Amino acid sequence: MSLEFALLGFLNYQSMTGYELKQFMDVSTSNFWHAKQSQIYTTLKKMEEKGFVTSEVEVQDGRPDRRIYTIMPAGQNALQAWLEQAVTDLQPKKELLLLKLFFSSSVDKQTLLAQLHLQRGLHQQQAALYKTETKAIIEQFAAIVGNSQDALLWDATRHYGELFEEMTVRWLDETIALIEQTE
Amino acid sequence: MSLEFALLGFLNYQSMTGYELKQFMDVSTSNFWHAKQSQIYTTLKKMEEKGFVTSEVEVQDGRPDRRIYTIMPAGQNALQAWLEQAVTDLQPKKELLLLKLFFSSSVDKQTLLAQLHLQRGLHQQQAALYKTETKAIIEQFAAIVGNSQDALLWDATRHYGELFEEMTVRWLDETIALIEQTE
DNA sequence: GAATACATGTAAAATGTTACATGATTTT
DNA sequence: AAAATCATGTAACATTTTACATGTATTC
Repeated sequence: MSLEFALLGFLNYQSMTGYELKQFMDVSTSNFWHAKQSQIYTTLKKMEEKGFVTSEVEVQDGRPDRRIYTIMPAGQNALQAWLEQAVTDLQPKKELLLLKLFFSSSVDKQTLLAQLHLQRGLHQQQAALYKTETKAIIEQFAAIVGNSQDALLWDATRHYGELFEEMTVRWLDETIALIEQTE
Repeated sequence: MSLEFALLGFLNYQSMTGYELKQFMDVSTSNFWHAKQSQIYTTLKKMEEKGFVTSEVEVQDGRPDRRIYTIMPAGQNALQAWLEQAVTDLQPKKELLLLKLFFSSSVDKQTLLAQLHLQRGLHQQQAALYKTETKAIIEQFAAIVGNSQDALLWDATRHYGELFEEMTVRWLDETIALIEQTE
C-alpha cells in the first residue's frame, strides 16, 4: 500500500520507468523506504489497473523497450489525501541484531563482541555516507527541482538517517563496553 | 524465518503455549520484534513439522484447551547456530512518517506541523515507557531467571529502545523548528 | 449487561523476496 | 573475456495481516 504512494510521489515530479523509480528510491528514500525491482513492476501494474497511472511504451533500438509511467489525476488526488492523513500510531520496528542479542546469553563472549564490532563498522560507515554522498545527491536534486520546501524536507529525512546511525554507533559502543566488563 | 528463532529463544527458557509466547513478546521484544497471534500459531505448526518443537494438549475445564510447546534438541541446535552466526549487513528500515514527510512539500504548513507534533507525543510517551514499565518488567524477569548475563543483554535491548525514542523526539523538535521558520 | 481475558485456529488477502528468463551495450 | 548496466517481466515462494469462528469465566 505505502509503496504505491511512494511511487506516486516520485511520478508526481516526473514521468519515468520502473527501472528509474528503483534508482531514485535507492539514492533518496532507501534510508526509510525500499523495494525490490520486481515488486516495483508488479505494483505499477496494479496502479495502472486502478487508474492511478498510465503507461506508454517507448521503442528503443539496441536497448530493451521502456515503459514510461505517468501519474493521472486520480493518482494525484490519492497521493494528496494520503499525505494529509496523519500517522496516528508508532510503527513497529524489526531489528535482527537486537533479536539475536536478546537471546545471546549462551553465546561465547568473544563471538558476541566480534558480531557487535562488525555492526559498529557498518553503522559508522553508513553515518559517513549520509553526511557526504547522500547529502550531495539530495542537494543536486533540490537544485534541479528548485523548490526550497522540497530541499528542506529531503534534508530532514537524510538527517534522520545520520542521527539514527550515530545513535546506533553510540549504543553499540556502550553495549560492547558492558559485555567486556563481564567476568 | 526470524520469528521461528524468536519463538525457539523463548521456548528455550520454558515450555509454553502460543498465547503465552505472544504475551512474552509483547512485553519484552516488541521494541525490535513483534508478531500477530495468528502468525505465531501458524509458525509453531511449521516448527513442529520440522521437528524443532513438540506439543502436548492440556485439557482444561471451563477454559479452552491449551497446546503447550516444548523445544527439541534439533530446535536447540538450530537456535544456537543462528545465534552464533553474525549479522553481516545493515537491515533496511521502513518509516512511514519519513516517507510521507519526504513528499510533503505540497502539504499545508499547519497540517504538517500538527502531524509532527502528534508523533512527538507518541515517541515521548514511548521513551518514558521504556524507562519505567519496560525496565521494571525486564528486571522482574531477570530476577526469576537469575542469570546476570540475560539481565545485562535484556537491559541493553531495552536501552536501545530508549535511545531510539529520545533521538526521534530530538529530530522531531529540530524538524518542527525548521518548518516553523519557513515563510 | 458489556467488555475483557482466556485460548485456539483457519482462510483469504496483501506484501515482499528469490529465482528465472532474455539479450544488447558498455565498462573493467 | 567477464562483469556490469540497461530494461522488462513472470512464477513461485515466504511472510505478514485481516477477518472469521467459537465459547466460558471473570471483571467493570
